[in-house]
Amino acid sequence: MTSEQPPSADSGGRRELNKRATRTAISTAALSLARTHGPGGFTVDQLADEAGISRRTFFNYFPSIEAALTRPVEEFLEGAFAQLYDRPADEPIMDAVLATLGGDVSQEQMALLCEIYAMGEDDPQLERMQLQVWNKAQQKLEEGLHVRLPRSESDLLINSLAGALIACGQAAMREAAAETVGRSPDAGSFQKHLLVSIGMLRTGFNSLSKDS
Amino acid sequence: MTSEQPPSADSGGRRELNKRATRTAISTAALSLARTHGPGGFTVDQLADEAGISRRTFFNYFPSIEAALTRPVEEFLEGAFAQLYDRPADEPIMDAVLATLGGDVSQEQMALLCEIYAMGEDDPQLERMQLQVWNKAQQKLEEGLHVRLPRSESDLLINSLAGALIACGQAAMREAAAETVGRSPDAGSFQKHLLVSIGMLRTGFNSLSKDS
DNA sequence: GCCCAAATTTGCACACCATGCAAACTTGCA
DNA sequence: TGCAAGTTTGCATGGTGTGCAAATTTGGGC
Repeated sequence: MTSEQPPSADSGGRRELNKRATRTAISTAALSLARTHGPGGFTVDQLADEAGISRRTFFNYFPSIEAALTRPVEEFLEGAFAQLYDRPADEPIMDAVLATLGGDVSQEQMALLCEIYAMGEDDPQLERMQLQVWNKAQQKLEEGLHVRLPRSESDLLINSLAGALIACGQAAMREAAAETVGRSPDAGSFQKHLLVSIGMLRTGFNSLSKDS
Repeated sequence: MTSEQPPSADSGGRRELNKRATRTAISTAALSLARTHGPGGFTVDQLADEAGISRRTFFNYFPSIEAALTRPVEEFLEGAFAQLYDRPADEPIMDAVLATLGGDVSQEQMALLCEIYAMGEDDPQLERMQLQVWNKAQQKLEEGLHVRLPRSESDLLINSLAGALIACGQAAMREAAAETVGRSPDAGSFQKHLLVSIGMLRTGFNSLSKDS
């Protein structure tokens, strides 16, 4: 007869799908509560209740409320840098980063990332968690750079570059978030800012000097 | 009539001195415990006991163990960027940052910062806290840059530059920490790395391209 | 030296977090 | 259909962080 649904590989299995659904249900519920009660304005019990699971189950999926809230950020960054390995090996790094970070970001997703970023201003725990997510992304980027750059480059310069790139990404996102307060996040806003800031990274910040 | 000093006299009052002493006693005790039991290997009760105070008093000084542990980092960064305002107004920014960040760092202090940084690898909470401390420093730097750069510069570029500078500082520290595993932290190691990475920031990372 | 107002420390209570454990329950599959 | 493996859940436990008020210390005026 017709073959059963896809094999129980990573993403095909029924159980995997269920878990994935539960995960998103939880982080969605968390976001919803954060919108109404503020980032730090609700407890795990409330969240578990909202998501329709038990308190204990929540902790099977996330170690903290903040982790549930920053999950979209984590997924965005992980997805972006995973693409880095798919790009042509001879493409200049800056271009590759621009293409992956600024690539397929939907307007909706961008708005979500900005919203979560903004929440971090109100809640130190959330801010810290978000910083860690970006930091993890930076480490992934460092690995990627190691592959793409001549072996002769020192760790110092590679790590500096990775950090600077991430900093540009953050700055671009902050700028986009700032513009977003007045509604409707411009789709290309993030990409545009990213292009400008990374461009400055290419040619050097010396032109920013007062005596430019 | 004796001129009443404002209750919150900065440094002269006896009470202020006592509080300062208690603060350092606590963070010293925290460091000591972290060395013997690992960063996440002890409780507030143990720490309070070690520092000779009550659990409740600990929370009067720090909101968490991690905050006590990262206090030296915080002080270093705050001290460094406070100096930024004392530097000649016409000095190029990069030079000013180099002078403040790499200025009066004792070998001893440098070793401490590296040690705390390394502990962050073992404890996510500590890592997050440390990231936040650096992030706070970055915000201070942004303010400083606003003053020192022509008014015409966009927030985007200023923030990108601040983030990139901080990233270079972190990379330099990581490099120094990596060298330190074999004891004896070279005094000028941090400064040396800082000089290299910030130099790259000046002239642009384009020269790192594979086709350099 | 004595005393007091202000500052600081402390104990206690309370709500919440995070995790191990084992019992209940689903679920996929032969 | 039945069962082994996976998942959810309740319970217990130890730890965190904070408000509150009582107790204690401290600096300084007299």
